[in-house]
Amino acid sequence: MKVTLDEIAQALNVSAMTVSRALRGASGVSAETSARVREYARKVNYRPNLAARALAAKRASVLGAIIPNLRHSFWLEMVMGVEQVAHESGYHVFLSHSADDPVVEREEMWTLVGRRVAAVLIASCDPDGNADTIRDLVDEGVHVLMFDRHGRDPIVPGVYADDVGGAARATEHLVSLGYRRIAHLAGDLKFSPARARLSGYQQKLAEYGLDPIVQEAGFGEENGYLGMQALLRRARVDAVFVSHDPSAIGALQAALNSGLRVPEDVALVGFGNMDCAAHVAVPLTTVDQPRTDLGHALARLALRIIAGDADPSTTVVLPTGFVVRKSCGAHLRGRTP
Amino acid sequence: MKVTLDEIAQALNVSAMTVSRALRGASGVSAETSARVREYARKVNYRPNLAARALAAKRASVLGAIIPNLRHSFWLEMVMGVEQVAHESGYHVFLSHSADDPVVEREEMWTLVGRRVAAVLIASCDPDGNADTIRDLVDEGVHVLMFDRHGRDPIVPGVYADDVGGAARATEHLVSLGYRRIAHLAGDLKFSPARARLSGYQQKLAEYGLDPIVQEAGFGEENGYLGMQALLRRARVDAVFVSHDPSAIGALQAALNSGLRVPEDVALVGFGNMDCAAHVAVPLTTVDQPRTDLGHALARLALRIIAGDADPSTTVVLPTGFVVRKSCGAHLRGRTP
DNA sequence: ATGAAAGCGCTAACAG
DNA sequence: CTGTTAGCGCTTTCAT
Repeated sequence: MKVTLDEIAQALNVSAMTVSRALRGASGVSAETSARVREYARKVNYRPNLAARALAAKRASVLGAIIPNLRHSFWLEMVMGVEQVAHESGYHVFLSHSADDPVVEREEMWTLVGRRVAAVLIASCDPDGNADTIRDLVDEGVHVLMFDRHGRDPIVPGVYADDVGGAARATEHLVSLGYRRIAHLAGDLKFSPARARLSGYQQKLAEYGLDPIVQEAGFGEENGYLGMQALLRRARVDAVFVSHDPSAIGALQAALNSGLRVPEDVALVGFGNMDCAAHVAVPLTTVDQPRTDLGHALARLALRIIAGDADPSTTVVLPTGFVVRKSCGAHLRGRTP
Repeated sequence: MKVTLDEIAQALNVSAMTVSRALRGASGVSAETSARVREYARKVNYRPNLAARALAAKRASVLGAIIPNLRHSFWLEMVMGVEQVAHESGYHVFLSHSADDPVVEREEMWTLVGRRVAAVLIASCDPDGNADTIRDLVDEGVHVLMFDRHGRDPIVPGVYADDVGGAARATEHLVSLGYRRIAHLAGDLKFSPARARLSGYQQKLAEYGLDPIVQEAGFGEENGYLGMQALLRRARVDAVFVSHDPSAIGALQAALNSGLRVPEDVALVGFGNMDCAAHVAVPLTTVDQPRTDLGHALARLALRIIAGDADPSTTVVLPTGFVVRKSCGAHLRGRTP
């Protein structure tokens, strides 16, 4: 809280500049001086004032990340991936979230600008509604990257999972197990991943000449529960591909509560491979998103963009995995594609 | 990224000071001038440089929070509680975590000091091992508060859940359902909550003249699974009170895998009420921690300490709740205390 | 109610 | 290799 560069400089009879250089590991200091400085600094518990440093250097070695909420471990695992790569390059990560509120999100974006972060990484809770703000940031010269979800047209570089491919894979799996009345509980279609997953499902059904049965359900357990109820009321189905694991868990609950057996009466496949997917009443077969890898890729892309050696329209798409558990009935139907 | 106080001042023919005051809502500006300034600032998308502000003001309106990891929604819900109260007072929250590494944790503490945060809130991954560092911070004049867990002797103010009471309540519940061979799967006893829960369990058993059966298991599913296996191997038990929900889920799995029915053959009660406790194979009866309230209390205490009007040895303990589901067998034994 | 001066602690850009 | 000179953009203090 106290000791400054100047104090160290005086104590050691060198200039503040020398101390600064030594402590940052910059070149232009003799090994001996550097060692003396570092030792003394450690001894007196010196901590650079990061505010002063950011001000003088006109930039902070910081990546600002904005996620929609703190409720979903998916976001946090991505952030951990970002941190790993960031730290290797001497960057810190400021984590903000909007509590799913577009207004808060805008505020957080500007706050990060106020902190002069090197780049803003955002998974927006309203990709289209806040597109203008993102454009404003870009106009101010801020590096912005999106992840997981994007607006109708991509205005900044980004990193995403292969939602179409993952959905196609899940659907294919169900088809290959012999199911024919395969429905889809779609997520909120205002988000690109929900649209992409719907699309992957549709493509695959079309490929096999099967009829799509789509029920829009939105996000979360509650909506999954309600959506599944609605679906069961209006259609007879063999199997359901659910757009997100939390909804899938709600859907599972709804099926069981209606006296249906899972997977015997209705099979279920989710998307996301969230933590408790393996532990729910009927362990969930699901598409696995490479969370940590997505974070790595995002940080790497951000760093390259900051350094100016990446095309500012780069989009990275990472392939998904697939985890077969009980809810799809593969263990009963003896096929694991 | 560009416009500064001075530019606004020039454009409006006032001094930078006036602009500063107007924008911060400080006194000493006529309502009219203030309005003009604010409008213009909004028009040009002015964002104060927070680094400059922190430097000049010698302090940032920021609370630094350090949690052990990003894997447990418990921490994040607490942080959300902290944020709510902090925002009301114009404070931001910097969130850091140590990935359960004491060395990283020390580093993060000093980094927060370097950012001149108004206070450091920490749930340490090594409360005793890092006690010296915490003491160093205090010596440097930094306000430090602990939460959830503390070292052997409390050196700073803190906010905790009533672990003893919660454990006693859980144990009492099992006793009242008629179980007599009640075991405890303890957590890592290097953490105060694990010690407190063990103690609550022991007290309650003693009260009823029952013999304690304690198995140390540590944290996490894997350890819960292993611990339960070990316990089942060495003792015949009616019921098990598990120190943490994740371990309880592992324990549940272990019991089911050994062919035991839950709760018919062995009842289970957890601690924490984590998100998926309601959705696991056998919905988990568990002690509920008031996560958000803990966060609120923590932020409020921090703010009072910063303002200098709280005894720096204050400890806040919040009562826990209790959620009865299937794993305890209350629905079979027809008693809900 | 407003402004001028001074400096927060650090680093960039030049000197030497 | 080392030091000097200027600020970075804001707030504090003290005038007016």
